[in-house]
Amino acid sequence: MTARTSGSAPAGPGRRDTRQRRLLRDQLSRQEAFVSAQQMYDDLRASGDRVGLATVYRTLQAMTEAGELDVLRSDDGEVLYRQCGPQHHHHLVCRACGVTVEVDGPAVERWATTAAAEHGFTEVTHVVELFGLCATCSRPS
Amino acid sequence: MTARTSGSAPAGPGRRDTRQRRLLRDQLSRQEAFVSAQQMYDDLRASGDRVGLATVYRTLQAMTEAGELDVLRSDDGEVLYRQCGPQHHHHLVCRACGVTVEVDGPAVERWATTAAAEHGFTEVTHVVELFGLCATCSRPS
DNA sequence: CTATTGTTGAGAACGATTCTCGTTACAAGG
DNA sequence: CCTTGTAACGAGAATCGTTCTCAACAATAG
Ligand SMILES: [Zn+2]
Ligand SMILES: [Zn+2]
Ligand SMILES: [Zn+2]
Ligand SMILES: [Zn+2]
Repeated sequence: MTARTSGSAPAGPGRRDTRQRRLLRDQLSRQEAFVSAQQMYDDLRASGDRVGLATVYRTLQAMTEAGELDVLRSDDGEVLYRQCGPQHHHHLVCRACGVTVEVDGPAVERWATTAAAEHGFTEVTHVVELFGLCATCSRPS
Repeated sequence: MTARTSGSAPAGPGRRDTRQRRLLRDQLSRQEAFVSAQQMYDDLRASGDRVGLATVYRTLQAMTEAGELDVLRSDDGEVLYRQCGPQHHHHLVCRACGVTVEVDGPAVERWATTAAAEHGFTEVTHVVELFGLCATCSRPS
């Protein structure tokens, strides 16, 4: 007999606790900066832990869909991930070191909503990110 | 004799008037929506004009560096181009058909500047785009 | 413990973009 | 016009991030 009989947790995909997922979660919670899948893969492997590249990609995507990670795209097209706070916010990212500050902008939210409405657009989302050099990376050599 | 003798226009790269560039410029000025290099390539070829894919990429990049085009990245990572007005503005883009409205947001500009300054960031740029469904694409079947 | 089935990972496949390099064709000169 | 120097082209190979395939593995419920 295989069928789920009743009342317990819906035993679908994405809920097993594996060594690989633990490693990725841990590394993400230690990360201040936005990082790419490739970077996570290299970092893990550098610290002696073996995790398949495909698994890194899969897990990061899954965590993103589960709302546990924020995503953004670097200038050269790489997808970057970061564990952020739960409330809606935007990012101030250092172009040099990746360090990120979460910022909120009520004014921006309002503007986005009204601007979209004025033009008859529906189901509107917004992408709002700031890029610059953090205080540390701003300093001369 | 080859050398530029004097006072005329600096005859560097990027200034020859070729059939390919005319075609691309024309198509862009007729386009209301953001489009990818691949799309431009397909469209040209569909109307019987032959332009190499590499040329499409090169020309779009060159025009962008020359400030003649705006760029943004679609959700799935493709780079999209559009001929826009010269002043600083942001975009309200239809996810379905690509139709784009240029919008400005003084409030956003101010917010970006102050938020970055508050955290000691320098050389700050911002990415602010709105995505949704335009009035036409919002209508049911 | 055993069966079930979600997970993993090596490597192939993909798709957008970039590079190579021999050929073509602007556009100044003469 | 015709000659030249060289910017621009373009077909195909090469990159590179990401996704797919599928056989081997390992969490878990019973
Ligand atoms: Zn965040
Ligand atoms: Zn920094
Ligand atoms: Zn624009
Ligand atoms: Zn539309």
